[in-house]
Amino acid sequence: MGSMSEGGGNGHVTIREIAALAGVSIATVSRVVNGREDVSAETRELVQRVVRERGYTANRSARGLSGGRTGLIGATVPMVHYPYFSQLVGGAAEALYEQDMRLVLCPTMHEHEREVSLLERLMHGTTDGAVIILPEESSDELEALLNHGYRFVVIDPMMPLNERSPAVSAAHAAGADQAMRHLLSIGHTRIAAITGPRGMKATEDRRRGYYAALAAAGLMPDPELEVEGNFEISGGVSAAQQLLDLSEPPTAIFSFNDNMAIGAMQTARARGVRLPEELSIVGFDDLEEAAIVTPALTTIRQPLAEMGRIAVSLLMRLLDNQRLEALHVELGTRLVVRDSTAPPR
Amino acid sequence: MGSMSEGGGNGHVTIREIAALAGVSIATVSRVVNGREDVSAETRELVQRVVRERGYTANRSARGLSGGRTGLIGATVPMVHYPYFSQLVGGAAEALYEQDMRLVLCPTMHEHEREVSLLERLMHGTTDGAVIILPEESSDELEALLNHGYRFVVIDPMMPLNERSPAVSAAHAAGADQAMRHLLSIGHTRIAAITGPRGMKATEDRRRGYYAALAAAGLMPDPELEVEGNFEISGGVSAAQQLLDLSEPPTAIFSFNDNMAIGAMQTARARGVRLPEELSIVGFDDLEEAAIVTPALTTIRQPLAEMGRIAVSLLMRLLDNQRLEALHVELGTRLVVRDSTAPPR
DNA sequence: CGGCGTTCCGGTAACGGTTCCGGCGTTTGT
DNA sequence: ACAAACGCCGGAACCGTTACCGGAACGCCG
Repeated sequence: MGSMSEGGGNGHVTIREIAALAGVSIATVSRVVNGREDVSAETRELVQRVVRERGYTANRSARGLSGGRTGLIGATVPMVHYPYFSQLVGGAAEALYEQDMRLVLCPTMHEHEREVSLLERLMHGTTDGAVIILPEESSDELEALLNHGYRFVVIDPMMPLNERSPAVSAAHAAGADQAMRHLLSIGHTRIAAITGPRGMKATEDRRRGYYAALAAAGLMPDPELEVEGNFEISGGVSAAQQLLDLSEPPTAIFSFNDNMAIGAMQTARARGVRLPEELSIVGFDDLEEAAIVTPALTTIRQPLAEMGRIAVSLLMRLLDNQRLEALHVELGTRLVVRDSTAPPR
Repeated sequence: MGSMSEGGGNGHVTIREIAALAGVSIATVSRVVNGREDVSAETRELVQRVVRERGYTANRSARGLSGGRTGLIGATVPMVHYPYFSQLVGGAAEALYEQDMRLVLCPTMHEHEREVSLLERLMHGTTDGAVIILPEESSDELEALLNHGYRFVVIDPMMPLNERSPAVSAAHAAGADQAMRHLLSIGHTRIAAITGPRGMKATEDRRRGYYAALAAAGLMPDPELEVEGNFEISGGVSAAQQLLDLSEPPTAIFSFNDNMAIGAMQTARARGVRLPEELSIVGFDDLEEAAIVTPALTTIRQPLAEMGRIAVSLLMRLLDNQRLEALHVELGTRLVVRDSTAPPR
């Protein structure tokens, strides 16, 4: 019954066989398969039946060669197995599947060089376009790609991007504001920030939100309450050490991502400071990890899978040569309150 | 300096242009690019220079059409963003990259139907072979693929596989034995098991290890200490509830994966049973999560990325038409002792 | 010196589609 | 009633590569 068990047809079925079987030309079969309109209903019916019977699928290479469309989209990712990235990729792959397209996965290991060469290969007839996640490349390099006529959209640009490159990201500043508002609303006034690396768009935007919320509450930012992290657990533990060593330590920490928040929780626990009674912590991302640590982490949810999906839908429109009304889209975030935050004592 | 900024060549460079520029035939360029031996050193040199200057890369579609090799490998995965799978995929993608091949990602959402149709498309000229992760398909269906001449290797087969299909998995039984030995060695005798779904190879093999270790310690398996889970956190919490409701609850739990172990930890905590003093828990997998929960989870490490790498290296050999000496390879596991296990009181 | 094997390279037929062009036969407009 | 338009379909060029076949140049040996 499985369609793959049918044919004595040795190996693969070609369009020519289908044409012969249906008694039409290959051009007609092609038209039917591609859903063109200029085929009579009965012919269409007939061809479709034969196609189904023999389990015919157009050879993607041939299609790519001829029509210029491969049905493949490249996706460069710094690291596949980081939850943050795999959620993005998952969303993108899923959206692509619905368009009967596939995703070609290209891990860059955070190496700029590798990303460049990968993109160059991708452009060259392998794929129709690409989703570039957290690009290592400069805005100029991206623009060069654009000028070569390659279609792509970047997710979560590391640096501020030129206006012409389509990009999707989370609303960093607004998200940071949500986090701060929560902390402020339950009574904290001495709130530290563990930021990301200086210069990254995500860092700077979230920092902006941090300042804005502080200002709105009539608080002055205190430089010693702001320490730079690396978006990894390790950065969280050392930042928290620094913070807790202060003569007047903060009562709450806003960590710019979940990883560092988890690191901060670890050093707090190691020092015997009780969470959340003595120290509140809020993260950013809402990875699966956030829900399983103790206490469960209050955090700002980024709709990662959704970002992946949106990216491909933008890309699809680009491939259809539609003008995009908005090149840069920012997705809203959501505060998820769990157990790592409480009023200060 | 970047090679992508060179050419006024509008768009893509073809083999014909290179040939013209170098004053040789396209056949020769093809030979050079593919590293064939029958080209004189000077000609090779010349062609390589031109290739480098113009930033030429062979069009993969054309190559696929002509030579039958696309340089693409399909990978079907139940769910991209599960850490377990993304680690496998990451390893595979990385190994593929080193061979200058790429991975085509195909999420199946655990749907059998979808997996079948995906595989069928993949076979049909899109890819040279596939890595099938945790296949939903029966051994017979896989064998049918084999008979169609499609090359693939499966990772972590869900069901016992026919002898002809190459497969890589972890040494489930041995791993379970390691876990049990650890628990036994620190003095536990009443050890429960939270298993996976009945019938799955991973479940049955690990159960075998569980029994074997029990037997080796002169212990009889107690049916009420064995409860079936679903490999998700939810399964862990309900299984643990059942276990802790026993008139004589276990002093230790061996969970057949980390997710369920984490679930079990959650219910233990919810009931106020102290970990690890009153209850020891050991998991299986060693996901990132295992290290960050409280207490940190003692578990059996599966070399997931390595499994992905091994799978592609097997696949490569298959594509080169080499006979494989061993069709089924099992990778060893390792006990990682953390804080969730302690001697019984 | 002729025959033969090597080495190196060019010509060219596939590969399996898509798409343009043109040709029927039938309807529509005037 | 005749031209124009349209619906539907077949023929064939073309996409960029690889692989096969054969030829030229050269060296070696008998």
